[in-house]
Amino acid sequence: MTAAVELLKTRRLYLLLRDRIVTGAVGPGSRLPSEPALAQEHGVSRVTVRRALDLLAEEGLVRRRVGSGTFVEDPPASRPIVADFSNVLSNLIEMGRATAVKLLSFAYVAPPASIAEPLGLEPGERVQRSVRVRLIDGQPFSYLTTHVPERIGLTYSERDLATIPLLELMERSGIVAERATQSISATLVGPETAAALDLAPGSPVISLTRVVYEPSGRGVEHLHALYRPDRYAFQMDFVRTDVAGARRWTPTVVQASRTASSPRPSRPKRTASQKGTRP
Amino acid sequence: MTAAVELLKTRRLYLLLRDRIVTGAVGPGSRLPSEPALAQEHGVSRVTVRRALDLLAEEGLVRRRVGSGTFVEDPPASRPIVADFSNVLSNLIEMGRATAVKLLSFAYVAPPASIAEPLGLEPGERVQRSVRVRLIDGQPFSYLTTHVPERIGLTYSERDLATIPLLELMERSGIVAERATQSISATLVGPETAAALDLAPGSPVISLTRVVYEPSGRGVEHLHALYRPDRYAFQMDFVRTDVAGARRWTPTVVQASRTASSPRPSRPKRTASQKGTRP
DNA sequence: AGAAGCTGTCTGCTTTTTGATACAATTAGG
DNA sequence: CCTAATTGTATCAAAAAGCAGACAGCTTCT
Repeated sequence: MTAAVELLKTRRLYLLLRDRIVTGAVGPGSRLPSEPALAQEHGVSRVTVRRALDLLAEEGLVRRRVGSGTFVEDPPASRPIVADFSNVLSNLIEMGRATAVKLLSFAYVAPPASIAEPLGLEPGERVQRSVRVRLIDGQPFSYLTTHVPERIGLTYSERDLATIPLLELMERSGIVAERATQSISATLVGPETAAALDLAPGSPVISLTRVVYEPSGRGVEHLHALYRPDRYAFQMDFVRTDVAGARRWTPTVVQASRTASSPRPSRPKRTASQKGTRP
Repeated sequence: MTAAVELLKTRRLYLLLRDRIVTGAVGPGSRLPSEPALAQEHGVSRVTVRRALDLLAEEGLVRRRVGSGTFVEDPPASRPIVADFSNVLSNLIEMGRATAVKLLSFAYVAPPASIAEPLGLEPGERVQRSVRVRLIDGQPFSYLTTHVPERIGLTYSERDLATIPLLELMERSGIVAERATQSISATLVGPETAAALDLAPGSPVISLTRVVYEPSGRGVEHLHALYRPDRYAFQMDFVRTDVAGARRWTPTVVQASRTASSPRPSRPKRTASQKGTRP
């Protein structure tokens, strides 16, 4: 009755090996078992093993040497963009990198309850729904779906949205963003979103949901964002302090750094002159 | 040369529909196109469409009514556990929920460079590598791989690790955790990790990497954690304040709450009758 | 009541993926 | 130098996934 959709064996083995590599179970430089050995060990044919290894090699996780074996590569040290906890992209600006926004969709619609409820909307109140993709150095890294109450959305134009950060638009219109709550999770991209992010469908992405409130307690923005994990990561630093007699972690402002995999202790920063851009 | 591993059509369609549902493109209560319509629209057979819808129905995202159609369900309101930005589980404890830990692996090994470097280890220095799964109410939600310098790991026993939080163990031994840096991302689980988390291989998970330092600047813990997104989420609250003349977001301590998407006091769940303290 | 449209189920066929096997080219070690 | 082990490549067979079509039962609307 239930289909269950077994995962392709190639993909399955790929994920398994990839897992062992990224978690450090097999260290860089070490040799993987031979293809026939892997085939027997996992009950698949050598052809399938090869396909899985092909994928790993494409990603630069392993290197194959004819006659010798397949070896784990040193981490390619790809450096995702790092955002601090407040998700401010001022880091990027400081680094002088070019960000651009592409507006994919813009309309006023009746919101589903899952949007209307956290925004505290009256029944029947409409929202502005917009979908944007943000690029850095010409490459997409985030897919943003925002819902804004109609009364607020009307204070700026579609053209504004394609060029100016949403929160900045709202603050220009006199709307005061006072409080926000956000949660970070993970999900898979569908084919449409994948295409917009230049990803393969089914790739994992970071998922962020944020609601911004004005002082009255009413919601002014509902954001659902997806981030490419290879180009973006959330980084946060903490210090252990005594608060009311108890040891607690308190967050500190993270410094801009090009590396995420091996985050180094902070460095003296250059002063920010430009205003921050938000997703 | 490139295998590329095309995604199964069923899975592809499943992801696409799921995407439209969770992003609110199609609201709860609305009817999806009929199976023949979906089949034609996406160039697949009706059998494939059915399989994709089966998956959605299993997840509770849609409800199928014979003779009528397939309808988007109201959000299943699965409420993941919420951790505040500092990733402290005190929330859970306060909520009186039973957490347990299963120790899967424990050994002293030579660390790969990706671990040794952020920890600031001398060449040749060994580390204690442990793999644990954390359960809540008997169900696994996190998979933790920790690397600790040998000199620190020796201050507690394998048995200790299976029962007491690592940071607490270290502080008991006089090690001072002063600073930490962590980054959050997303990835896919391999078959082994998937089994430990009771997930299907290839499912998306939240990935967290954290390094904790002592006052001397040396690293005392390297943590690589994977979280089930349906049972765990990172939530953080912010307030907009004036700092040095500029408006900035500053984090506040998140309140313990059972809801992630919509902050609303939820009904009490079942009482924690069985508590599984494991060795 | 009747018609139209929908989901549920089954069957045979086609396409894609995986498997088994053989062999060539390269490397490392005795 | 020779041997054993490794990856690279090709071919054909087997298994799995997908497809097209038909039909039954239920729901909704005319």
